[in-house]
Amino acid sequence: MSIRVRFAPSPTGDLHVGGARTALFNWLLARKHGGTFVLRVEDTDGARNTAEAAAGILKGMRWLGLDWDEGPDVGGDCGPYFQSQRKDLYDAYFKKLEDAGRVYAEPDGAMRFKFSRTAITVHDLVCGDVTFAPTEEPDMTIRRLDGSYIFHFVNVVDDIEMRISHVIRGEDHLSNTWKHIDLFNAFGATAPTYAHIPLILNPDGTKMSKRDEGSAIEHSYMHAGFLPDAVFNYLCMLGWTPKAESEKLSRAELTALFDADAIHSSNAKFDLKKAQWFNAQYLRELSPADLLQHARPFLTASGLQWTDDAMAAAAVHSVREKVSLLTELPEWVHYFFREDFPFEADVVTKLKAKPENASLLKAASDQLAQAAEWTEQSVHDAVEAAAKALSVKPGAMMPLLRFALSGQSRGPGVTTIAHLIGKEKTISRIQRATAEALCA
RNA sequence: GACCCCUUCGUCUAGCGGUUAGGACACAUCCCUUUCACGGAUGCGACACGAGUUCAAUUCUCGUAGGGGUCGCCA
Repeated sequence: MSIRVRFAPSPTGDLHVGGARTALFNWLLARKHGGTFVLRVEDTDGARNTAEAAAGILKGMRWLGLDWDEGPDVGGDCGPYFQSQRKDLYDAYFKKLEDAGRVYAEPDGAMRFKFSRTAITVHDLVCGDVTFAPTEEPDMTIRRLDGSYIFHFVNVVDDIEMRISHVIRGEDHLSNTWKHIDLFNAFGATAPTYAHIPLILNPDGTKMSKRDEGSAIEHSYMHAGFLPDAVFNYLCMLGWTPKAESEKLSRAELTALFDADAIHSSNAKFDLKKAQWFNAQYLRELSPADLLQHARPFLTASGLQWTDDAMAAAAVHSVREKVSLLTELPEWVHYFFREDFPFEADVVTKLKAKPENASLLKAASDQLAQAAEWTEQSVHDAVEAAAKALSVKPGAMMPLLRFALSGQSRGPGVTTIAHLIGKEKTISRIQRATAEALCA
């Protein structure tokens, strides 16, 4: 039997980390076994669903690289993939229940499913066998008076129709799974294999909701400067530990290692710091061109412009080990792109305290101006020569040059900055710094 | 209230009867270093509690406490 899994979000809001990880695990199971990953939009609640939310969820899925084999935009043999377009099918299944005498009407017309009221055991890959005693709950409503159907009903019908073999979903569904099995039984269908995964909690242990930090994929990750691979990797580590030496694993490795049986059964708290650590790891491995590609929207958003991509790529690449999020990049590289960068006040104060700094800078500038070629090595040699002539260490000159060239007291190597901006700008920036910041 | 799931360093976790209880993130210190980082080293730091089973429990069983979830004409 081929493996067919599905991710079935309800478009009531943005893609949430919990949902993203659910989708992720389903995707991993499908990819590992060469199965099919279905995306089904559960939009039966017209009052709460919006087209924007549906589009947002698809966008988030694509960003994370969770491609689906059947679903919106790609189609498939079991469509349509929006529940709002499957009413005829639901009516037909409802008729089956009606013929079997398993439904009855409420006074107002809503329809209820008559529970079997027998003990029902859920065979769960994560939680083991969980048996629910014959229920004393009221029979559940499956069709509203307006004729639309309720989640439990459509969810089961679609899982049957779409031949879903495994259902990996949040543990919040475990308590209702017996109702689904009761429905599968009523239809004479075999229930899929279940795997209820633990929930992702806030750092304080409370349930993570849409408003919480780190909850929305688009807002907290896409726009916050995360790389899809890093988020993908981090989310996997929440509730599952691959049998591997490192926690940093590629999609291919994660796919090969995936084992639904090994998913934990206890909830996990979200840790933004660790997510950022993963991001920093992935950021550093990017080639200059790839890094620039990811950084571009963040750079332009902060007003930086350039015409030379190679130079821009080299600039961001030079600070790749200093940031953990793409959003931090602009403040680290802005001076590569403009001549009117600000001089940080506290650095100015510090450097002004020593009057001799101005002459030191002048000496360095004169020496650099004489450089025949312009490489990191030649810049280094020029600074060293200037320092030697004045009997000071090169280390005394570097902070001054860094300040003159960037307005800051931290950043990539001074020689790297000088080399990248070129000789002309190096000299003019030193003049500007001397005139605007270091003059008495 | 009823039912269900869960419980190892601050966090994510390894462990599947006998371990100096291991790793990662975070934090601290040191080293490296023209800055900031990176990297390296070291340190800090946990088996919720109580019974039982056993020669031996973090590991098995039960109970207690705590956390989470479900009980909708939401999904």
